[in-house]
Amino acid sequence: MADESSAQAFLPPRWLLTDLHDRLLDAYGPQRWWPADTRLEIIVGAVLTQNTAWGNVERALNNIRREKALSLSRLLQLPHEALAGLLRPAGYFNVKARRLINLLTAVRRCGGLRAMDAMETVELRARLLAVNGVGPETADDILLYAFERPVFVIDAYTRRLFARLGLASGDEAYDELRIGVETALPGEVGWYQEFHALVVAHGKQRCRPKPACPGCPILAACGFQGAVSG
DNA sequence: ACCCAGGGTCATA
DNA sequence: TATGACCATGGG
Repeated sequence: MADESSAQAFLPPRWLLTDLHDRLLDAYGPQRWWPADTRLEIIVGAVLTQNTAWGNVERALNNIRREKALSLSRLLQLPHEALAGLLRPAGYFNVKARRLINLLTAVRRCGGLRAMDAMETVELRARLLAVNGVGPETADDILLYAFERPVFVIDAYTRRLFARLGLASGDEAYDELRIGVETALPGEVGWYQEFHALVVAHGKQRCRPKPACPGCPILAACGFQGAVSG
């Protein structure tokens, strides 16, 4: 391989991932993500949940609904101060107001959600990533759940779980982890959706940074006893 | 009084 | 390329 930086070292075996998925499903039950009624709500929620507990995101979403502002045109009409005020409980409200307007402006420039449906996944991903305030996880949440594209989402919980299972070191580049899973199970949109949701359910409940998951049933079921640090 | 949350950008070396 | 600072509310 001529280019060292493009090496794809992370390639987990398919059976290991499906087994992990099934154990999580047994432990937490079906999640049926994304928890939203409309695609726009998914897009808004994806920005608001950046480094933020979901409960706080729901408060902000409720504020928007109360103002009947949960539409592309209404959100884009709001002055910064007004929007930031509605986003307040989600934290980082000034930053998120700006990022949300950036993203929704890009959606409008694309011709709306219907027009974006017709775009190739690679192109759509590039358009999302080009928005200031939309990083890989936010883009992939939107791609997987709003546009139902076969893109696997990597978040802090996924990274942590993979590391504790010994599948990864934890410091891999985002795309290395994403592509590794996508290569092991190509095109499994529904499976990606459920697996990511299950990983988050597990993470919220017990896959915290400290302590390193002592007695975790998922780790134990996979042959680990919680002795893995990280 | 801590630590943490379904990240991302920017300045600096 | 790789750190560190910054953004901010709310729950455990």
